Amino acid sequence: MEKKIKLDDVARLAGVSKATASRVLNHRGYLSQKTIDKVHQAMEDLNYRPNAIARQLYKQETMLVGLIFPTINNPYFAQLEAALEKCLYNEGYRAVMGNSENNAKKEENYLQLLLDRQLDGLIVGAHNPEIPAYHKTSLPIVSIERVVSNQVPVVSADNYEGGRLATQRLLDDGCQHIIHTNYPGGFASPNQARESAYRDLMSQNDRPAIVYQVPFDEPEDQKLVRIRKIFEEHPEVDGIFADNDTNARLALTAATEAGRRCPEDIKIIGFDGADMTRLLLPELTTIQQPIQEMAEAAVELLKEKIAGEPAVQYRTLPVKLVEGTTA
Amino acid sequence: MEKKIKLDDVARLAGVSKATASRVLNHRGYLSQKTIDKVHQAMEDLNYRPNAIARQLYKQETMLVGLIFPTINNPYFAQLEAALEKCLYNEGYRAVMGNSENNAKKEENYLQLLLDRQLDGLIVGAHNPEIPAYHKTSLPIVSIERVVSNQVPVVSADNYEGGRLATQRLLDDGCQHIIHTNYPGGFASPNQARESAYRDLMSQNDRPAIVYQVPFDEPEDQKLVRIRKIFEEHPEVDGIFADNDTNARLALTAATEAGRRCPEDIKIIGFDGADMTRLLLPELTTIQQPIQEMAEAAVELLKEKIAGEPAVQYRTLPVKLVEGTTA
DNA sequence: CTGAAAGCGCTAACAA
DNA sequence: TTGTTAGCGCTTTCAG
Repeated sequence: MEKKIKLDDVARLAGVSKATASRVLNHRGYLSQKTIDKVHQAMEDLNYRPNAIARQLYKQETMLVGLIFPTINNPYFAQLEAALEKCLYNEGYRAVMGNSENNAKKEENYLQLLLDRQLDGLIVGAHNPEIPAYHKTSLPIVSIERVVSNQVPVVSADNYEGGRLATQRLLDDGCQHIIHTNYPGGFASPNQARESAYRDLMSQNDRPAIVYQVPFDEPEDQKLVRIRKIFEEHPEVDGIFADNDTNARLALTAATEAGRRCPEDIKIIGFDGADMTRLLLPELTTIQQPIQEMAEAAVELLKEKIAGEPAVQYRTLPVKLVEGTTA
Repeated sequence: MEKKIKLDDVARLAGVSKATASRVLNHRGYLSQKTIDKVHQAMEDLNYRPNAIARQLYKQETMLVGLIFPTINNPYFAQLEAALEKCLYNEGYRAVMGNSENNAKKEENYLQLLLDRQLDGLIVGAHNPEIPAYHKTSLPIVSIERVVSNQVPVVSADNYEGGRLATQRLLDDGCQHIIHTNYPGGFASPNQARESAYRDLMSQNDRPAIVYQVPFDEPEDQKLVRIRKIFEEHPEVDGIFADNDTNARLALTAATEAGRRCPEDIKIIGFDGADMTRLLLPELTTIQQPIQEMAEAAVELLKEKIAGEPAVQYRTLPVKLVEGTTA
């Protein structure tokens, strides 16, 4: 930096007091046009830039919101965070990227930033139930798809309906042996509702529910190994409802390897329906989440939280089935 | 918030001065074990959290780095920013997401955050040449794949080599009519080097170079319309070198629509080779960028810049061809 | 080893 | 309409 110019310097050059300079900076209070001009002139001459931190210290706000998600290197989270960033930006907030990588330490560290008042709020889509600080009531936190604590509003897609749509579609397609992939971790993951819908429909149709566990943070080739087993252990399978699109993709690969044609021999439906997936794999039939709407709702709720409004709420948004050729 | 506890409160409860409390907080200076314990005890009792902004005001640093890229909703940028976040995190920095959406206003706004000292540095992968502030020498900025100004170090993949690899491969495959897609904007985009390599090789092999313009920020269906034209206007085409993987994907779609089989009738090579693309579209043969290494290099250079080391440098990292079945 | 005091750069009562 | 003054919460000389 050159020498850093502060408000004092501006004031001195303009021949006014620091307070007056501050007033013209913030368009606040009564000012004569003459001083306004003088001060503006001085600011220009000195190339003055206000120091954001100093202002923040006084205001006790940074206009920064943290985004805690497992990773951004994934079609769903990438689109969701892009939408969140845009909504936040429009409200004057900037987004701090917090990729937790399912690492409790890292997640907690980002939570600290909030506690240390470097962040005005948090939108979380990852959650390690071990972390106690979440339970501190009244912190400005909003969750997406995860129940964090009963103090934290949750914005969520209608996962049950999504599971129902997918399963029903496979049934309507005439599938007799439908298998579901999901990941373990019973507590409060959004996927549980998808699985429940699947189980309910299967049971209503007197068919056995079979669920294969595919942990979220395993490397892709490991997941593929697990999914291949479906075809080894259940050669009769003729329908797969995957808990997300990348697993659906792996199912497609495994099916092809096993000599099945899709959709003739086996039908596959995924979940998420993010832009990138639709672009790269348009043939996949999937349940599409209302990503944009979820982002908007989350930001809206967060604003209320930051404003101190109590509002513990659950917001559930509708999903829809988008047609491909795999089911 | 409950009532906010400050260092004064801690000091009072521990029966020491604010200065001493600050010392134990920062493990600085000589302290007797007894006071250390007392102060720690008081901190625990009061559930003290230091105010990050106050500290920043003194230190004049926020440990925040801005990431300015067109969007994060894209396989390449998502992976790149994920890698950057991780590298920055390991160095103690947090990443502020700045999706410029090719909007000069938004890009400039993020640049302001740097000028206003809310950010310690910037890593930019988007660049609107209109913006003058970049030229202020000595700002801690590093660029990825874009020449911003001669004061800003650039980390880049070996785009020329990538273009060469791709074109050579198509030639080796026996393609007679190879077409390249790229986007307009001659100045300093990384894609220009890819195109140059293509043109050089075509000319060396006495073949005409044909380039179709596909603007970066058009919607995908528009891009598809443009790419379809290739098959209408040049039915003899038997090889396509796309400037990125999503365009390669569109070329694949257009080819199929036109009744071509890939790779029998037409061969296609993309560029980028991001994880997500590899996962969703593994059949695509493409030139893979060293995303991880680029992120590491950028963070390293940025650290030097922030430390005030002059170091105007260009760093070029090797690419490689990854095999799929489309070429 | 510890305390008093100054100051990081800005904002906002309160006077004038 | 403008200036004076007192902080925002923390760190760090400088004395003791």
